[in-house]
Amino acid sequence: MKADELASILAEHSLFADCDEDELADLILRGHFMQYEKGVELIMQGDPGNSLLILLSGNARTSMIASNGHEVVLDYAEAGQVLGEIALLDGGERTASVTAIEPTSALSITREAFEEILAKHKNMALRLLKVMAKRIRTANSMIEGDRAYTSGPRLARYLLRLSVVGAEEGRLKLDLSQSELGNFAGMSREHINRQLSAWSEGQIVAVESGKVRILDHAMLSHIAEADS
Amino acid sequence: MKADELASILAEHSLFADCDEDELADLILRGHFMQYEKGVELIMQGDPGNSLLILLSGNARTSMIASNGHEVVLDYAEAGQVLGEIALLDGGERTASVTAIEPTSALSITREAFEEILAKHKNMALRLLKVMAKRIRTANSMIEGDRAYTSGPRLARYLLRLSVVGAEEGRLKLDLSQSELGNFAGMSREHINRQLSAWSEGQIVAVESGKVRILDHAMLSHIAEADS
DNA sequence: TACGGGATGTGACTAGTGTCACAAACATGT
DNA sequence: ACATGTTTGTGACACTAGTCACATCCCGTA
Repeated sequence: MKADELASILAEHSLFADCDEDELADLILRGHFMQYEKGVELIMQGDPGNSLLILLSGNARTSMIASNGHEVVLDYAEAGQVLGEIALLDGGERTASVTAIEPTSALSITREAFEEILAKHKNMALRLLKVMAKRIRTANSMIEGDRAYTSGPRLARYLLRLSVVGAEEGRLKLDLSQSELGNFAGMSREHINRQLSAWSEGQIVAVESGKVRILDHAMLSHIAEADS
Repeated sequence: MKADELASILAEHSLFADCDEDELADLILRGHFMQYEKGVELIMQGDPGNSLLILLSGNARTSMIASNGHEVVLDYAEAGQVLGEIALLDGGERTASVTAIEPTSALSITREAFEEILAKHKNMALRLLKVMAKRIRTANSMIEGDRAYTSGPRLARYLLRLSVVGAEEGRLKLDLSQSELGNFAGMSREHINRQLSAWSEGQIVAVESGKVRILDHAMLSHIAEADS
């Protein structure tokens, strides 16, 4: 892929939107272009973390497998997102895996390149700080939600998180199977199914050929804040 | 308090251990020294976040109140920790409160001072990035633990998190009441009590005059990884 | 030393969710 | 179109942990 194509893809996304050309050029020059098929792991839990990825296209799932085998999905990443910075920064192991859920491409940046870029472009660090701040916010709100609410409000929150803001017809960003939704929202597949059926009755969501669509966004937001 | 006293307190703690004198001096010069009594909020959920705190002495609890009133304790902070960076960085509201659980002092840094310091000392940003990386790691492991494990292993994890590494006699960093432990580990006071009693039987922990002591660190670690 | 408020211990009951088991629907490739 | 695997729908049941209700205990203070 050509450098200027890469540059324009990067520039479309939040983190890099206000990069100057120099910064983009440096990222692209030093990065490796990677392609992954659906189902392949871009990052493997347990590996040493010596590089960082910037998603260029496709979608990926970040998940951890606990020691008892339980899978916990932490997030879904789309193009423009940075992945794997944590292990790179603190030198520890990768604590989560990232798996492509469709054909995906990314720019891979080694630790050396990353450090050089950080040193050279001082705005880069500030941008990364902001990204990480947002990430901590999301994580905290997951903890809060998991702890404070029962399954209904919780599922509502996760559906809202998957919903596109100006969505035509309330379609979700990703078409997850009910088991995948379960791993994301932290509830069993069966329970997801029952909850979705109930909401479907009440015209809050529609479930058509496996795909969830939000009909009543306001109601769902209300449920997400509910007392129980 | 004198500047050099402050400097030596800061230098004792991880984040600032490898700061050069210039950086420390700048922090102290631009920071405001604050003191709080036990029970006072250093940071209030919902406020705009226009400053950051560096804990100098004492201990504080970071917690959120969900919209249904449920309190979730995210962490306990000790001297040397940075608090409130998230809202400062992303410009959003404070999503959690920080409350002194004993007489506490801190250095308060405004957004302007913070930005100047970041711009002037480029190592500062990298240090902060590392701190935040660690924070995301902790948050993710909380999510994993809350989701994947039942109450037993979960309490074990939180006790281990409160345990001092080279602890004499397995004493915890903080002497939390059972209700506070409950809010931290995400379980009811009564359930904490029962679990602690059971472990006390099995010589895994000792509960003496309200204070928990870890007797069998290895066993507790084992429980923390248990299948259920 | 008596009092009062908070922290702890414990039983009985209940609610919310997971698990298991299976049937039906759908998708995919040959 | 058929066969096979995956996803979805649903009932019955088990179990974890929360709630409620008290009895105790501990500790600082009047």
